[in-house]
Amino acid sequence: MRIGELARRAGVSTRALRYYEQQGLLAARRTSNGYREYDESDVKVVAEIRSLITVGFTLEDARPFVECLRAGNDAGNACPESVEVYRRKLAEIDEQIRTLFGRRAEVAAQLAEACPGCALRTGGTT
Amino acid sequence: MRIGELARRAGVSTRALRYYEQQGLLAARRTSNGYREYDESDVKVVAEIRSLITVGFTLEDARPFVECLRAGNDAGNACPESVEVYRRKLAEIDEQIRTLFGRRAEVAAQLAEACPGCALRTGGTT
DNA sequence: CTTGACCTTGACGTTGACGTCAAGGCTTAG
DNA sequence: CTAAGCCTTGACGTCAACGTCAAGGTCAAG
Repeated sequence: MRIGELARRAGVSTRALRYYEQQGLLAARRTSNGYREYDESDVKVVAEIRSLITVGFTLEDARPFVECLRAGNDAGNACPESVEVYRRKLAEIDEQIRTLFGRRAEVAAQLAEACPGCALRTGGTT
Repeated sequence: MRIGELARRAGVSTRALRYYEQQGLLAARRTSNGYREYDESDVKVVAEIRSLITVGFTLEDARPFVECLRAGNDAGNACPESVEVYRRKLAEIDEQIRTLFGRRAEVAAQLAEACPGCALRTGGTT
């Protein structure tokens, strides 16, 4: 299939697909007229990328998963490198959550100080 | 005082101060040679901005606080507009926390699926 | 033959808060 | 006189993941 069909099937823009290729995450054969040609495995690759992106992974984070798929695995997370990214991401997320809780506490404290009683209407942590 | 001294006292770069001015958050008189001249109230303004930035506010978010200070108030959060920003920010933070928890759960589930037993070593929510 | 729907590469725009030159003016100490 | 240390404006660079033209090639249908 060509880029337009892959884009429709994967639910992304053609621009995104060319960008993935530029980043080395997607490879395409070329037909005689220069058009990119994709197959079913590419649909899987793009789906993997999108599903990782939606949980907050960067394209760099997705790279090991893509390489794992390319290596012939059924799932992109079947390789130790992918599992390692999962772990790193979990740690990052935990750190972000801690940071946000800290900020929340500070802002709530400031709000309480600036406007005693306001916090009651915020629907806070109760 | 001139921009260099304000920068040192507020712990920011001179570039940042010029940027704040460009954004309309900081005003400066000019001496005859064109140099910016600041006073103690500007130190307070910059301190207010920095303290808001460090809890995740944008410069736009900081604007009402600065205007509140300029209006003669002792604290930047003494105005209803500032309090409203606090509330909006609290809601934003809560939303981000919810999103992160959702992502954490999805990543943890993927990790568990890809590598049963791995989660045990993650130092999870326990 | 021409329209229209595809495709190509190239390159600038977006967002926030500055960092980092570049090129030059003012002031003071030596 | 000159170096040092301030200051000025202007303008491009950064980071991610594309969006959005621009200019043009390709191919099947009418």
